[in-house]
Amino acid sequence: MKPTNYSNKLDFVDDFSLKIEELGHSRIYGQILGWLLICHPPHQSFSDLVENLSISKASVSNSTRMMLETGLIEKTRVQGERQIYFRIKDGSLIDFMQKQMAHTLSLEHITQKGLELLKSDTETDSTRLKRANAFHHFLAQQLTGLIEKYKIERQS
Amino acid sequence: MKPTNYSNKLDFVDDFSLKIEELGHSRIYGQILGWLLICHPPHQSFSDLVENLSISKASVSNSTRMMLETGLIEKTRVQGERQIYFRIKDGSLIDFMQKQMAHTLSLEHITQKGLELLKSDTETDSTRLKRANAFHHFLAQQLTGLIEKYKIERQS
DNA sequence: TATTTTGTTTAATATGTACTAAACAAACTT
DNA sequence: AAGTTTGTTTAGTACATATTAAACAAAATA
Repeated sequence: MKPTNYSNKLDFVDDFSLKIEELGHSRIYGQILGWLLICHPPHQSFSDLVENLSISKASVSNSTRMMLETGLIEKTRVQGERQIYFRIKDGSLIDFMQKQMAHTLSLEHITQKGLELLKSDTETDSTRLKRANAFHHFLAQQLTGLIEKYKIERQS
Repeated sequence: MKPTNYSNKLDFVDDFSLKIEELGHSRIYGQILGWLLICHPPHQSFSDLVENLSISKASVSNSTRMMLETGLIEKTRVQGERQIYFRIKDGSLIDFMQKQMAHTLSLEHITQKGLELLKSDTETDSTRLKRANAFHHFLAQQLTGLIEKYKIERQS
């Protein structure tokens, strides 16, 4: 059973970061992402992150670099200041879906090549591979639709 | 550029396992899974896996236990033999989608609770969190449809 | 009961990653 | 130029995971 409600922003950040960790990233990566979703103002400087999350400068440097590469966040500058600010990038969730689709396409491709190998192998039953291939083909196709659908839904 | 074609089953297994590793599992986990997709016969004993993949018994023991827990593979026995055989479990891909959905629902839930926290915080802009929440809500909803759709498509 | 087969657990190593503090670099201020 | 501020890189530690060989347990066979 999960706790019923968050009593402050860091509670949200903790819960969120644990989930992100479960999905394969580092805890700190999740903390920064979670914080950037709920902080005020929406843009945060390097030292804002260091102080609010009680983490080292190096961790901020590493995790933000990853997130910038992934396109999850972006840098901004504020008029007249020289500090860099980070904020959640608008549209990053669409990018995320597109990345999922890339993986799906890879797996479709790999299983397809596996099937071609089996053509010259009358002995081996290809049912399993055919199913896996059909699955990824199906997913890739449907994901394309989903992405479009979401883009539209998002506008409303 | 990926190699054009596989000249044998282990080529497929290598390629497949690298992708699986990229998706967050161990290399050996991917090797076993890939091998079980393309081997003959479709069921393989403990020592079949050890010998064909050149890995240790302990690795087979660990990785198969994980895959059994996840429901990706299952055990079988063959008439009159006492060895255990492993094979790809039919329907495991549907389980996989359902697991994805569980994650999506978690994130919808977490962001929802984050939004509730913000209700008593007039200062913070909740646009980011609202978007994230709407996204996961959308995904969860659509995934339900996808799963049903795939179940039907699979029958044909 | 003794022996073989089959699979699990343990112990040890290797490898990789997360994280930090401190050194460093770059750019702005004075 | 000298000193701040800001961010990156480096070096080191801690921690987790993957992998194996070998010890072990369980069950079938002889």
